[in-house]
Amino acid sequence: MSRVSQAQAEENRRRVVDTASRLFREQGTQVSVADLMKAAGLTHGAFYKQFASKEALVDEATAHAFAELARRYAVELQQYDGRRDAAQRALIDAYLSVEHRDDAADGCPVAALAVDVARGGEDREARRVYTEGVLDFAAFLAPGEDEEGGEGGDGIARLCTLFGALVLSRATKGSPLSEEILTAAHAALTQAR
Amino acid sequence: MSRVSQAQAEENRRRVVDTASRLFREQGTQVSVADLMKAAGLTHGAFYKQFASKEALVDEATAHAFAELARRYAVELQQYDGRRDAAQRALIDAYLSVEHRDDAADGCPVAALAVDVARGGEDREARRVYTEGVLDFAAFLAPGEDEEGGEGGDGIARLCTLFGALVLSRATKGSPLSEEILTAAHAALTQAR
DNA sequence: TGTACATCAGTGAACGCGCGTTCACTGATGTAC
DNA sequence: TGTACATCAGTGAACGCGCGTTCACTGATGTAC
Repeated sequence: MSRVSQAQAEENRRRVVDTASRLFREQGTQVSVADLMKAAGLTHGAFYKQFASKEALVDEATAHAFAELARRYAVELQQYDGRRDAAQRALIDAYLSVEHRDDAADGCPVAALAVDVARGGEDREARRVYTEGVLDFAAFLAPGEDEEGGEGGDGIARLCTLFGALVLSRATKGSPLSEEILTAAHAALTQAR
Repeated sequence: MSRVSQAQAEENRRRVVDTASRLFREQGTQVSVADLMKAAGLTHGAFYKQFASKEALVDEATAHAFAELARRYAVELQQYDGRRDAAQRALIDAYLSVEHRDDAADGCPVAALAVDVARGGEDREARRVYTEGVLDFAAFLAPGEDEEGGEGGDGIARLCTLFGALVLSRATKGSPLSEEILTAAHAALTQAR
């Protein structure tokens, strides 16, 4: 192909980050640079014209996935016209669905990247972004101003249940328990309040 | 060293499995055979005299970790002389401690191996053992016969919260949020009932 | 607007390295007499 | 109980392979005139 226009190069770069953010969520960050570039329609050699290292891409792809997530619940909130509990309910329904369990690539980065982030160093940009994403998510799940009993920490506990159920149901997929986990967590999160 | 007594060989084998079960929980199953054997005090060449493949060891080490876990809450139950809620409370306290967060090697295999199991094939022995371990754990966390409101699924939801909090707090370690997660989940699990 | 040339995104071969696994070899252990 | 020999757990070098990364090369793009 040789040289390519600046616009094309920028689009290629964007496509690599987007592909990475999906593949990393689906298979983990140990996906190889070669596989990644092939999935993005390029050869592996081009990688280092755009990124300093694989680590740098992991950080950038993580940030990309979280930005997408934030955009998603902004849309959700808007869709329910600010009715916070209805937006939360819709998110919980989608989050604990079999479709979400089976589509990690397009799914929640908090769930998909937890272990890769935990195994990466504490000083990594990916962890900073991840932690911020967890805070945002917990805030979204927190009880609204109008409801009582909200201690702030409640959003965090609800996130633990939501997140834990998804990760556990993925690990037990193939057994009926996998679906039972989604159901049990859904019941606990929707009936309690 | 050359040949070694049958008793010695068996002890070596046991040591490799035990070392693997700890290292896999701490760093994931991609720990190399060479590192593993070095940690067990042997050279990598000896590995294939005892195990068919690395996969086989992963399966065996997973089973080993779960057997240890089951033994642990059997002891816990006995210690509290069958007082189920007291045993549960003690387990929750320990589970959501900073010590447990920082010592994955000796900690809960449900939390430490979730992603490795999810990424391994659905037909793997490790997943079968894992799923069974989740069921046992949920049964331990279920409300006792004497308490009301137990629908069976409740033990599963509580496990999701417990497990989710530990995994999330490990991923966010380094931020104050990490400890807040442990506290929030602890409050939710102990006050609710 | 047209020409001449420098730039640089993308290519594909190559690098050193660590992986899982194999293998010829060692020599104390276990066994047969 | 003592001797002769087969066994086999452990050693360390070597295997093919895929990894992250580098590099000489290409040729359309972008720029200077």
